[in-house]
Amino acid sequence: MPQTTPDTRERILDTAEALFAEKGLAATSVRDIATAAGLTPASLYNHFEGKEALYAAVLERGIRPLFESLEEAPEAGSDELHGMILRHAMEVLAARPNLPRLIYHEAIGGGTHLVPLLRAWIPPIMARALSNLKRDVEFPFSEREYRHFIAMWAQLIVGYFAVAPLMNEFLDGDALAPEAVERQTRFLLDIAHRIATGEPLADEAASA
Amino acid sequence: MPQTTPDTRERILDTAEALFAEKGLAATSVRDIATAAGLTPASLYNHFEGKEALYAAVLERGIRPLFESLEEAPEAGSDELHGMILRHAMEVLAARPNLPRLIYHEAIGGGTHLVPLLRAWIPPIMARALSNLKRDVEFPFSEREYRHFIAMWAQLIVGYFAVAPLMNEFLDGDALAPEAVERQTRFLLDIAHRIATGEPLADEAASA
Amino acid sequence: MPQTTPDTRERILDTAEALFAEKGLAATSVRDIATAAGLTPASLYNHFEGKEALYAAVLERGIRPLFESLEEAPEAGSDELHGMILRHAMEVLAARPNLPRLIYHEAIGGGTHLVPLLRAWIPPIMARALSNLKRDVEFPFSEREYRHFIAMWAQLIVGYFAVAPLMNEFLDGDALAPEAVERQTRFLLDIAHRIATGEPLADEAASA
Amino acid sequence: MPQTTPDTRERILDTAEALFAEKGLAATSVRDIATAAGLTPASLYNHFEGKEALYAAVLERGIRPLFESLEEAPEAGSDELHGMILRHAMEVLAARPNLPRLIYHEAIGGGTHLVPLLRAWIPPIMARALSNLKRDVEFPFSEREYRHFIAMWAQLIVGYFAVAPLMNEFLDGDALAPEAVERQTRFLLDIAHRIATGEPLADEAASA
DNA sequence: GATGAATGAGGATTCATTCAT
DNA sequence: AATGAATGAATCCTCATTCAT
Repeated sequence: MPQTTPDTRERILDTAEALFAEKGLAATSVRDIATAAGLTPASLYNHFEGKEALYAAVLERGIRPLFESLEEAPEAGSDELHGMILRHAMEVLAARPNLPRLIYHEAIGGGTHLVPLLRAWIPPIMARALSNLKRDVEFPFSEREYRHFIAMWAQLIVGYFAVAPLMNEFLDGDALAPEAVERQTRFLLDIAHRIATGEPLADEAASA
Repeated sequence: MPQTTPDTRERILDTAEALFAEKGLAATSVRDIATAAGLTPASLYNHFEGKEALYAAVLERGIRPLFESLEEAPEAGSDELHGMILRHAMEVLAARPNLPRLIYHEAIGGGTHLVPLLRAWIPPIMARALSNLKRDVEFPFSEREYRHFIAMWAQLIVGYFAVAPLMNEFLDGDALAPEAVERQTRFLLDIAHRIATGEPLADEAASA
Repeated sequence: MPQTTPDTRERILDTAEALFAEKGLAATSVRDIATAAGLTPASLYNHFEGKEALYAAVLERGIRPLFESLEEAPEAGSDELHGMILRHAMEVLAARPNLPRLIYHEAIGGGTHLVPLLRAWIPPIMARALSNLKRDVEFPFSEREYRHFIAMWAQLIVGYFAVAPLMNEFLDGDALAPEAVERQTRFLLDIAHRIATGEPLADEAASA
Repeated sequence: MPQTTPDTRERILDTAEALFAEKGLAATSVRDIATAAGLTPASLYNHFEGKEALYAAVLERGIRPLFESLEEAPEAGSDELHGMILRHAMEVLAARPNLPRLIYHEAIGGGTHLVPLLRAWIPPIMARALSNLKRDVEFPFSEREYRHFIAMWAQLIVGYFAVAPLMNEFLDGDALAPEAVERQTRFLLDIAHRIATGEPLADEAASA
């Protein structure tokens, strides 16, 4: 009777995602989530086994499409294509700004919940990225350095959204505003191009 | 009197810093801290007004010397000097790896406690960095782009330590181990050099 | 329709009897019973009005045939016949070992649910037993002592099954195993005979 | 400030003992205990780690002196002395009528908490009792039968108090009333005497 | 300074039960 | 007859904090 919404489970996941992203697992109470989803705490337990299970489901639901969309990225890799991947990633994350914060909450602690999920996704992506990079990027990186290289991009892309409130202080304005995101995207494309070629990116190339 | 440790207050701050860094404010209980410091929760209240006050003290004690030691970095700025600043920052943070995590915990959640502190420090540092960069870096960045540039370096340096547990998955080894930190330092120096000059860094330049 | 089992109601009663006997009313949840019976808690309410009603039904269903089968015991009473009654009782209880535990759970707690049921059965049985005993047992017991005498046998017979888990510690083996039950039966027959005659029971008399 | 009573811990144990004895572990709530002891539930946790620990402490505190007082019983064993032990046991239990119920609550379930305690006490007592009996009782019991014999007496003595509400129905009056207890004691002494000698107990032997 | 004991508020979770489907 | 979803009440327990000693 209470809600016309058919899918309560999805509503709970949405609510929980937002709260977990903002405050982390420990600081978010089941009551907060339930209430925000228009439910009694007791009712929430009809949909999830408990707080931890809900958290795991939120993480899983968020991470899977994130990596799936990365997997869909074009196979081969000229400098231009790398740019497309970067832009793609920025767009995906800008559309789901909770994910970076969820990931970073986990990352700072031991990542108990996240690491198992990542273990399934990172190695293949890493492998493909490494093989692409080795083919395309024209400087001699050791295997180890390539790993630092990829980690750097992960940091720059995901981290930008995760620590947006801190970014505000540096950028002097709302880092999540579309213009700021676009500016950051172009900036990163430029940096990538400079690293690869030593030349700044031509203006028209950046505006995809 | 029971403890040989000279200053109980300092011991509490140390303990709290480690726990807050690992688990965040909400997930760390006063009892956890007190017990780990060899005290009763009640005793802790002889030294701090409460949990929030303790947290604020931890932040203050950590952030102030962090920025002070960053200020000590050499003033002027050839490319070489920028390298020295970067290396200096890496060393300072490697010595106090809790701070990046504290900062990032705050940053993700909105930074209620942190931002006021940072507001005092970031602008002057930003100003100096901007003036240095504008003088030295030989590509035409707008003011805004310079800000993104500095934010990028803050992210790469602070973020590396903050998300070290997740870095492990990418780097395949302990990201906080001295060799890994040194590798990351050299890697960043190389990247900085490539961005500035388009050329990789000569090997001898990277070593300490 | 989904189950081959003919009567769901009966299945619930069986399950509930076992669980109530093991853990008592309070410690047994409706969910436990329903799940163990292959149902949803909600479904259980199609068969019983609630937990208390189910408990009452279990008690009623267990107690009635118990006393009925005790009533079937031979009427008259030489010493031999008393032995037959005792053996009969042991066999009846060994076949439904949940009942003694149900009864004792109730008995310890005050017997709110049980006593009303017993009030209907005990007095007539008591009366018959008293009249039999007075006729047969050859020592002068007062009415009151006869009552203690009967209570003693009730205790020894019903109690043996009720506290079987503890009996294990005394008897050094599974008190509910058929051999142990048979041993206890013979032991009680011997005791009864000794009390009545002062002589041990001849061996052949004890065997079935 | 709230209570002048110095020993809150003891007060909690008393309260808990009464409630656990009446309703069992599951049916007794921490709130019930705390409130009845004049405390907040939270305060109770300053004295006991949790409900289970409190329960264990109640059991331990109750069982230990029970067995200790049994151990103090006179060593040697004429028929008269057995009677003294029996009378002693009845007096001890009549004075602490919660213990039998606690024990039986445990006994009916698996005795998870009780059995470990009993394992430490029963074997030596059993050994001593066996050696006494073998010396004194003049009928040939096998080791196994002796065990049944001892278990029988444990049942008759402890069980009488444990299932007192049920006894009421048989004895037609309050089974815990001093006169009823005294009557049961004499009755058991008589039974013991009859089993051992074939003769009823002389009246004066039963008193005192 | 340190602590044992007390507590109100709130934490997650379970419970028996209801009701629309 | 069966069930998924909802819920108020109660479960055990933890939390930050206070205060007399």
